[in-house]
Amino acid sequence: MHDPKFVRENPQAFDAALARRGVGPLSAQIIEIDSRRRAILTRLQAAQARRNEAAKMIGAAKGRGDHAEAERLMAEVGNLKAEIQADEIAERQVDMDVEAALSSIPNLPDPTTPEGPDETANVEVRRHGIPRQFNFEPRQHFDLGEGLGQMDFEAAARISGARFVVLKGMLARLERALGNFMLDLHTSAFGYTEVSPPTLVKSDALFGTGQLPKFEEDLFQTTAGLWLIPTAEVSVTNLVREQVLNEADLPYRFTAFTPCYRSEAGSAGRDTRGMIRQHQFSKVELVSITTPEQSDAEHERMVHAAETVLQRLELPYRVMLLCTGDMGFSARKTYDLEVWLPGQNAFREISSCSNCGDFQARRMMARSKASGAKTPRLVHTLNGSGLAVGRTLVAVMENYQQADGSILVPKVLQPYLGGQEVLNVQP
RNA sequence: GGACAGGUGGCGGAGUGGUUGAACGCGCCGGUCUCGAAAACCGGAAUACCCGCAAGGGUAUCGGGGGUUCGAAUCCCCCCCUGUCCGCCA
Repeated sequence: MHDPKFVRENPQAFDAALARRGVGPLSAQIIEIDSRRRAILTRLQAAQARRNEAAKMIGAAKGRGDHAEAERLMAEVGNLKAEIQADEIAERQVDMDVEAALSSIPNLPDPTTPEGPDETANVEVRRHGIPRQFNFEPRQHFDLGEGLGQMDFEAAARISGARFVVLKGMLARLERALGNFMLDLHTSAFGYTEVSPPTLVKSDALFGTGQLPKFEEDLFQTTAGLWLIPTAEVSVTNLVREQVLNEADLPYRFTAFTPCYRSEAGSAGRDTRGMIRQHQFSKVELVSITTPEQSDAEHERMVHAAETVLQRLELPYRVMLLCTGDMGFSARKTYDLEVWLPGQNAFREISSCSNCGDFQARRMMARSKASGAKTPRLVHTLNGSGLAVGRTLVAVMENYQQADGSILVPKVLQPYLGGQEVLNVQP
């Protein structure tokens, strides 16, 4: 969400930044609605001031027993009532107009975010690890998983339909191991606090992080009106909504291992086989709450934390700086981590780390206050996957596969799998 | 789900129609004292928005939303949440 005052004072900068995202100029329209709102508000408040003054005089008159004067004033101020009520209605309407105009505009890109129309304009920042050479044709994860008898898409389809999977045996345990490994790493090496948040949330929470009102079609909503989270970013970032935090306590760093639910409404036909794109997947999320001064450094730190997961798993990856056209709604700067998948012979997104600046904070009313400061200010929020567990499982399987279809267990995961070094066909 | 009881400032807690934006206590900030600190004492301090170059002025906010009234933290209606008991239940 944008600050109407900022738009009013920097219309050309605002439109120029939007243009970098391929959005046409909107400042004139916003300023028009905002000035209409302020005009109504000024008029309403003047009427309320007159009414309050008269009401006080009535009280004083009654207090000294001057009923004639009280009657006279009451008749006089009675006329203000209709005027005030009409302006109150007008004000409510124009407030909604302002919110409608502002709530669907994406965040302004950071100056360091490259400009471009789509993912082809993303910039590769660095690579890590060398893809392994296979002396056989590497298979995709779903072939491997079905071959192991531990990945069942047909059973999932009978239960839940397309885009679900049932993991069994050691693959189910591997998913749990990955989640535990990531949580352990982030909490012990990077100072994140583990949280176990609700995965059903109110509309307000989704508005706060920017999924609503614009992206309703990507979400599952329950008949009770609650929504399934598409990412733990929603629950965890909203931990600080409507709070004034002590600035000395920042940054807050949270990590959570949760299921995520996405309708994948716009992706029919894409990644239809396998676990890459599911309605439900698990993910370890990283969320940081910082001061404006800290957020850029915290962003780099978060990417490093996510990269460390891949490094410890010894999976090759590259870091991409997303361009304006490929970046999410709430982000002003985003790094994606793309892991190498030998079965697909391609890099695939496995993490996305975004600095949202004060964009989400304004929607959530999340603020902080320094000990000497007079007024609170908006915090900065950052979120990143650390990592998408389902896709990490895919990456481990494809990168660690052997010619006979078995999977070697990465060293760091072996303690989580009872010391087991290989995943074989299970009876 | 049922029955009660509640939701007031950072926290605790007064306040049932007219200078109550809100007593009092704690906490917080500044100062005095001190070598320094503690204690004590003095003083300060809500948030958002609007008007204004500014000084300053104004409006709203006592869970949320409506309503009654010249005037609502106080009265009425709806909703949400919390606590206790009962029922149910992982």
